[in-house]
Amino acid sequence: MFFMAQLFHPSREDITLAGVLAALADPLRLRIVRSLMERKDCMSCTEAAPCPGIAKSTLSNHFRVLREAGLIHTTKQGVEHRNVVREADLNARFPKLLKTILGYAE
Amino acid sequence: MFFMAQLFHPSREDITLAGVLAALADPLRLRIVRSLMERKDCMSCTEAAPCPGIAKSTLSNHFRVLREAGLIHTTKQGVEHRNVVREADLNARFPKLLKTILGYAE
DNA sequence: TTCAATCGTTCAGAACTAGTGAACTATTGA
DNA sequence: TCAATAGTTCACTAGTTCTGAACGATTGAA
Repeated sequence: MFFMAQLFHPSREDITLAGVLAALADPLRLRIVRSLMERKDCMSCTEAAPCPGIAKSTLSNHFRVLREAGLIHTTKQGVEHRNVVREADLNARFPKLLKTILGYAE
Repeated sequence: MFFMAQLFHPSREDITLAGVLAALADPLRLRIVRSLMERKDCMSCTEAAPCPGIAKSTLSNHFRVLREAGLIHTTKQGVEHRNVVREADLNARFPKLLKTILGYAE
């Protein structure tokens, strides 16, 4: 099989404010981003999952939304996907936005 | 007819981050809020409408979303509804959020 | 090599949400 | 009283989200 599903990541310029806000407007996704920020290193999707009750497919979908909005960068490493928040890109595009939003108490 | 549709406004404590972000995640609503902020005084719904092509019902819906998320306060004045951004409440609940988000170039 | 386990994606259907025209309510002014 | 204006509500359609089931890719062990 020579087809490989590429993980789409928007370029820095293509990150939109509406996209970022919409991605962070979901409490689950906000918690995922928070988890990823708290740990400096990458986290797999299951590690970053906010609570265990969520369906795999739902989780996968949330990570896709975050990825396509430009909030996280995902790379395949073996069997799992490692995720990092695109801090530099986000700060360049929308200075202080991430810090401001994540600054509020959960 | 003695029934009067009350305009629902959440109290300051009931304004949620997810709600605010979701409300501002729509480009149209962001522009409405921007318009309202630029003018110090109240604006009617049609005055604050970002572009003329939008259906009345759609506009009405966007204003309802903004209102129920706690972003704007609406009062009936005669035949029209006057809207103001709830700056004090928003700044108390989520300091700098509004300023940060509205600070980015359109 | 083969087999099972793990991690995540894709698919399809159900439940929910958003945009719109038409009909409606309320206020004002002639 | 009648028409005009400003918004809301309703019903319909179109699109999105959540979920279980099936699938694909990688790894480790027999």
